[in-house]
Amino acid sequence: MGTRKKDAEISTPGRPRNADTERRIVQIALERLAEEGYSRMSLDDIALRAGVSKPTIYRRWKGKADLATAAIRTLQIAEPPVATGSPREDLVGILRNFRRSLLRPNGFALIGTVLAEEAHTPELLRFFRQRIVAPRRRMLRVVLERAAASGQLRRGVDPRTAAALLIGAFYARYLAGPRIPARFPEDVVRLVWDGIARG
Amino acid sequence: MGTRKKDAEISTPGRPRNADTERRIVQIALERLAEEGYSRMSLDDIALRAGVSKPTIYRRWKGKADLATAAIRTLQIAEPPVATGSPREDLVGILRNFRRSLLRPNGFALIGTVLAEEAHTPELLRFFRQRIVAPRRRMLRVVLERAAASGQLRRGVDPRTAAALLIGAFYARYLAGPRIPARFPEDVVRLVWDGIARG
Amino acid sequence: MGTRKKDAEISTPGRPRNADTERRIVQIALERLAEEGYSRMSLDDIALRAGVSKPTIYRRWKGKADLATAAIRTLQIAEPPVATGSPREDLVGILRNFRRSLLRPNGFALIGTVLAEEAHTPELLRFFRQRIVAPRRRMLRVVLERAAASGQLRRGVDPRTAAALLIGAFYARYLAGPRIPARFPEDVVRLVWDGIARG
Amino acid sequence: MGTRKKDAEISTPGRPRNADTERRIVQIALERLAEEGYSRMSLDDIALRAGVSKPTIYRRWKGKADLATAAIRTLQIAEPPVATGSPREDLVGILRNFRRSLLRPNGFALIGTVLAEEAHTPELLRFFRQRIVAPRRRMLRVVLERAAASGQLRRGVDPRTAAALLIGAFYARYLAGPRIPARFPEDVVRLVWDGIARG
DNA sequence: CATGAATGAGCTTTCATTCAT
DNA sequence: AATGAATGAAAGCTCATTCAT
Repeated sequence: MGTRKKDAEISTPGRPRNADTERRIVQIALERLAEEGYSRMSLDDIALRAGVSKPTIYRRWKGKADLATAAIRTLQIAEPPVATGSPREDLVGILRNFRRSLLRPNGFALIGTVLAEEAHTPELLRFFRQRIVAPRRRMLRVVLERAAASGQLRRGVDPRTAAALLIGAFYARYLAGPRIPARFPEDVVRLVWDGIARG
Repeated sequence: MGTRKKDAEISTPGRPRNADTERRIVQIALERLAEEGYSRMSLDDIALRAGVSKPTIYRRWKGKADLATAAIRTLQIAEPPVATGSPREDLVGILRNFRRSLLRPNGFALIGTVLAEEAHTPELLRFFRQRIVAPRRRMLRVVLERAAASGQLRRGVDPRTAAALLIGAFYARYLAGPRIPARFPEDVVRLVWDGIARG
Repeated sequence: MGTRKKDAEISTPGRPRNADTERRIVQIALERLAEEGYSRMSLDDIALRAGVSKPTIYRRWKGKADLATAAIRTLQIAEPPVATGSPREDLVGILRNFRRSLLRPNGFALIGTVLAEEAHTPELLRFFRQRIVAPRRRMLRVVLERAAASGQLRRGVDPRTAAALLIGAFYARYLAGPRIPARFPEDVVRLVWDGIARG
Repeated sequence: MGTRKKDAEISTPGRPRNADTERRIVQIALERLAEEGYSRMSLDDIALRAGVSKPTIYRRWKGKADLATAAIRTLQIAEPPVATGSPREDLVGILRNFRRSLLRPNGFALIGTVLAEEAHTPELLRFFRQRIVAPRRRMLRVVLERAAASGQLRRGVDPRTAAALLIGAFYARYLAGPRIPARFPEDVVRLVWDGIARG
């Protein structure tokens, strides 16, 4: 137990794969995807940077699109949903994570390329939705539903719309200008929580 | 001026034919940019579709990036801010327009390519912000400030954050899944207006 | 022997499984050679279809050319020379067989690739001549010489030239157009037999 | 008059094409086609040998197949049909020409590649038939029909079958072995003319 | 000023062959 | 003796850009 998982003992026939080649390729692919965008990302370049030949890539993935989606698939929402007891604090915590991940180098460029390629390579957006967007929304929904259950939410609040507000604010903020202030998560949560209308 | 229709054949009679060529090229470029994304957009293709030669393009713009930014620069928020008297209705009106423009074919792809190219062609995002994002935010801010002035808003509400919420919800919705329901503008405004917390 | 069917499962019981593998590879290679031509024929593809790995092929043959020649070497003129008593009938019989074999799928493509590769892979043509062309010519020559011996042939008729006429007509016919009519063998034999000049 | 043909005076717009680039490319393509076969023939190589860049080729032809067929289309049966008065002599003359063209370097390889590619690039065979095979057959047919008209041919002789005999003999001869003797044309004509049967 | 011609660099993909178990 | 992994070299094709009329 521990790091060992499947087929550790039984040696498969044939020359074994260089263990972390796969990881390295995917990681570089993800980096190039974010940095260059899908259509500029080149398998030549990835092979060079990964120190492998191109057929080594083609043995593992069916082509460029397959590698790119594999790269996106590795993206994971690492952090488990926080649970401080206070829904507001929970939401702020999730959004702080979100902000951090967005501000990673080329964080938005990755989202951009996924949207830009929808017509040509729809898998990218599909996997992005599954792996990145959906988990985050799920986390938010859990918090919101818990708040609703404990009577802290107004009746009739749709958790999905609320999640869209909370997350979307960051996209809109970035599209308005490159900075997303550190206090933005709090600001957003406060506004959504309280509403803008004079009580 | 401002609201004038394009292809104004009535105006100055001796108008050199070139102006139209220029407009046609830019329009096709914009279409290709949205449909194919920046790096797939090809000057060969644009020249072919516009019925001109490539040097004709290069005589007017410095290169691909220059043409693309020129194309984005033409994008305009056409509709004037509505003013129904009710801020909520005004917000809903603006967001309905927004939704319509987003759901145009490849509306999101254009946003995507602009983000995806930030590292290589930052002008795209710059002009997109100036021409598309900023005007819409300005419209929202005007409505919100008017509401604040007439005492309908809670104190301390930052109009910029509120605008981010309202607009961002649409991005987040699309990233979660391709549908943006027709009633989404109302839902968003209601939630932002009232907040989610139990009064 | 000679007419024995292939896949003779009855023979030596302890027969190593390898012999069959070998036959399968060669047979698939021949099929691909005829269908794709030599340079398009791919060992990757053959290995895949034969269910073996590429080194398994390289262990048995030195390379692509070697496998291709081995494949051609297996081609055999199966049918024994007919002997109806009438030389004309015998010739027609041989040519009918010939026509049938030519009209097999990709029959001409195989001849073509063998000719096309003469500069790069002369073994192909060499083995083709030995295994395919020569036996057929031998059959014709036997019939012609028997006819000569029984006084049915004009003096001075060179059996080799006559064989070239009989066989070549089919190549020329195909090069002129894809159809080779069923009565072509009779037509050819009649013409060669009688000559074209007014007696 | 003389070398000038069409549009010599009226200058077309744009940079004029380098006059004999086209000829050079086609000629090299034909040479490579015969020497390497279609699938080995490479546009990279042709561009290099012709001293042009690849787009220069692609501007003129749609792709590899298009260039190859263009190359074949340039092949012409140069010599006009001879007319010595004696049909036999005429036939021998045509076949002597034929023999010479076949024995050009890689003459048979070109035929081979055209046959080998039938499944993948049927245009090659189509144009080969039109440009090479058909004209030669036409020449033979003319001679044969003239002979028939002057009563020198047996009744019922099909000129097409006779042409197939005369031409095909050379293919068969080459497939039997690389040499085609200089006197082969005479031998073939004599045999076809007189027939093999004892009068 | 508009054109068609030309270019160098780049792309994704495939192949015959060898390596390391 | 068999496997799957790895490779260097090439192929066909396209692009942004410049040249020469």
